[in-house]
Order: sequence, then C-alpha cells, then structure tokens
Amino acid sequence: MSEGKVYTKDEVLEIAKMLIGKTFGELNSYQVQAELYDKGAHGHILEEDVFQYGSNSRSAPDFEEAGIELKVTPYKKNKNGTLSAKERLVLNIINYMEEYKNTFYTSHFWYKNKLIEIIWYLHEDDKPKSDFKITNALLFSFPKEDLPIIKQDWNTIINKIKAGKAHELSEADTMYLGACTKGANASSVRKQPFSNIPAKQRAFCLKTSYMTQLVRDYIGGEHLERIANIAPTEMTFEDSLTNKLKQYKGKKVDELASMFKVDSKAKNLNEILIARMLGVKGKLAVTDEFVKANIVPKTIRITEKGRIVESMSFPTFKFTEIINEEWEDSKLREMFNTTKFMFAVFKEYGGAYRFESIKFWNMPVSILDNNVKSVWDKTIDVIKKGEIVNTIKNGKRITNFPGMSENEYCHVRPHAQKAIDVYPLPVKDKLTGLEEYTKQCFWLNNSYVLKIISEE
DNA sequence: GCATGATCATGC
DNA sequence: GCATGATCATGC
Repeated sequence: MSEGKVYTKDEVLEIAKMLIGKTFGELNSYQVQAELYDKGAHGHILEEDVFQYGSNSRSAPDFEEAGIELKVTPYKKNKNGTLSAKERLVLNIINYMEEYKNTFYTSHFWYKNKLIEIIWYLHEDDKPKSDFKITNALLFSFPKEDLPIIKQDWNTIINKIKAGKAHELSEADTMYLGACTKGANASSVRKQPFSNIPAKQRAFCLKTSYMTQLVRDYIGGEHLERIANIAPTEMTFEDSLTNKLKQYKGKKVDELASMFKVDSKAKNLNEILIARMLGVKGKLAVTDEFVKANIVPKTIRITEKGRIVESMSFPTFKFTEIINEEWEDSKLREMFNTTKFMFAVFKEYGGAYRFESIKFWNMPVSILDNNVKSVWDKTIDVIKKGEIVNTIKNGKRITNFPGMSENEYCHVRPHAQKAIDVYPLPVKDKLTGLEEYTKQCFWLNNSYVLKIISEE
C-alpha cells in the first residue's frame, strides 16, 4: 500500500464485500474502480492488493491500523463436485536471523497474520483469468481449536532454526502452518543463525490441505469429525495421541475388536481399531485434524521375527506424464514433501498381533532430493530409452526399473489389478515392442519402513 | 528368506 | 471401472 488513507476494520470489510460477485475483468474497468472509490475504497488498494495479491514486502499487515492482512486466493471445483483450495496460502517470509528471538505472540508471524481478510475467487481451468469471479470473503482469525496446533507448528519451525537445521526444513514437518519454499528458484538461499549452511528461503504458509478444508467448511458448509478428547495444549498433537493410545499397548487385535464391537473380519480392521482407540467414530483419515494437516494413516505389521513383510505402495504414475516432469515440481516430490504419515504399528508376539505404538513421520528433504530422486531419474531414463523389459524368464518379464536391492529407500514395481492393466508408453519397449505397460508405482522398501519405525 | 512380478478386495 | 491399500506366488 502506498501513501494515503488509513482504513478502519469496517472499511476494509466493506471494500471486500463490494468485490464479491465481480470478475477480475470487471474490477479492471474504470467504472467499477470509480464506484469503489466513491464508497471510500481507494482504487490504489485494488491495484496493489487485489491485482498484485497483496504481495508487498512490508513487515506490517497490509492494513496496519485495522491490523488486517489481505489475501486473495483461488479455489476450484473438482470433477466430483467437491471444492479444493488451488494453492497453499503463502504468508510472510521467515526471517531466520530474527524470528527465533521471539515467542509465538511476539513473533513477526503473529503480528502480520493474526487477522487475515481472505478473498476467494473461483479458478476455472478453461477460462481466462479476467473471467474468474470473486465469490467469498472472510475475516479470518485462527479458530480456537486450531490455534494450539498453529503454535506448535510455529515452535517446530523455530526449534529447527535454533538447532541449526533451517536447511532441513520441510513443509511436512508441521501440521497446518508450513514452511514452504519461496523464491525465484531453488538457489534462493539465505543465512541461518546457528549454522554456516545456507538455507532455502522459506515463508510461513497455511498448507493446501488446511486451505482446502477451510474452503469446504466456509464455502461448502462441510464440517468434519474432530478427534475426541484430544486437546493439544502443552503436549504436541503426536504426544497427545500417543498418550491416549498407551492404555491399549499389548492388546491383541481380536481383544480390541470385541472391545470396540468391530467385525474382526474387516479387511481394514487395524485401521478401524486405531480410530476407535482414539474415540473416532468414522475414518481417522477424514477427521478434521488429519485432513487439514494432510496426515495419512498407515497400519504396519511387524512379524514375530521382527520383519515387515510388505513394502508400502503409493499411487501409480503415468509413463507419458512422468517423463515430462521436472523433479522440483514432480508429483512424487510434491507428495513426500507435503504428506505426513502416521504409522500405526501392530507387533506379533505370543501368537497374535498386538497394538504396539504410533509414529509420525515425513520424509527428510535430503533423502527425498538425493536417494528418492535417483530412483525417479532412473525410472524416467528406462521409460525414455524404451528399455523397460530386460529379459523374460519363465514367462515373467524382468524389468530394468530400479529394484529394491539397488536403493536403500524405495523402488519401482507393478501396481495393478492384472498384468494387462496398463498405461500407454511414450516410447515403444525395445525388447518386446510393447506400446503400453503394466501400471507401476513407487514403493517404500519394507526395510526402510522398519528402520523408520525403530528409530527413537 | 527375500526380491520381484503379479494380483486381490474394497469402496467410490 | 478403476484407484488404492493390502497381499500372494514363485524362483533364486
């Protein structure tokens, strides 16, 4: 914002209200600008804060007197009719050298973002931007049930800076408030206070998953079940869940099933049991907290011999799409970079599987950008060269895709209903002449998952 | 026993 | 009909 009028809170809200129902094209018109100007809204505000998405570099909130930060952000309608945020909501840049000196309530983050006027517009793929329409405005402050988690997230980020690990920050470290990269490119780095290693420039953000649920809640009126009796005040969210589950440690699966009156033949029995142990009636994966934080629950069984039998699968990739991706914004990197996992461990001893513990985990950026990337690189190389099948032995096609024995962390393997369940190939496979191939996906090695579970 | 290709089962 | 989480089958 430049020189000029000081706006009160009411005036800001009035301006926002007048924007609803207008397209960006209309906002650009002289007539609408004049109309808004008459009603007390300075045309300049629209120009700088609506059209430029409030991207000023001031440290104060956009409307300093009113204490309001203005954000304009897109959402979209999915094919199945649901709504989703199109992006994370990027907030202020994290000043590594200064922010750690504060407490949450004296932080720069809180000063700038405690009150945000969120203006939503509907993004439609097939339309020019000038036709996108502003549909909703909300004066947003963090809901009291979310605030404890936001505080923890802020602390998690600050603690990593204090530990000299700003360069290891990942958006998936936290639940709602993330530290996302922000800069012209990956080489936008800055100094950090407790290490000589330059760290990527990052900004606080409300994660895409958080914004999606906010859109569904506020615009769509869809509310989700919250995890019962969990009030993460002093304890972290993970600790409060762990604490709640402690009483069930060592209980046999069938004991738990009868305790919670769950049909013990259910295929996803262990998943249901974890939900019930936490007091959740529906699915744990669609609780308010898990959805907002993009936490994916995975149940894991450890055999009597201390082994996880199966590796962990992920969605299939399309051969024709993956070869056109850049690693930095590839689907695989995006998934591991924004997803937190909750491993629920069941251990076999005394002749039965028993509940053991849970563990939250997200992939360290260094493993993602080195080891996982190399598997991804090799996969693309194999597809591009048309060298998928190496040999055929006993009717089975032995592939050149990176296998489990080549990499400590992950591998590529079929993931389909049948071998004939295929995706097209961009390049004909040299040995077989095939133009399509059995669907594949990236798997986390069972040995790696075991290592994660075993780490203190 | 384990790596790897292949397939099952469920739910949307 | 297919995505996804889960699991089977076989040969080295």
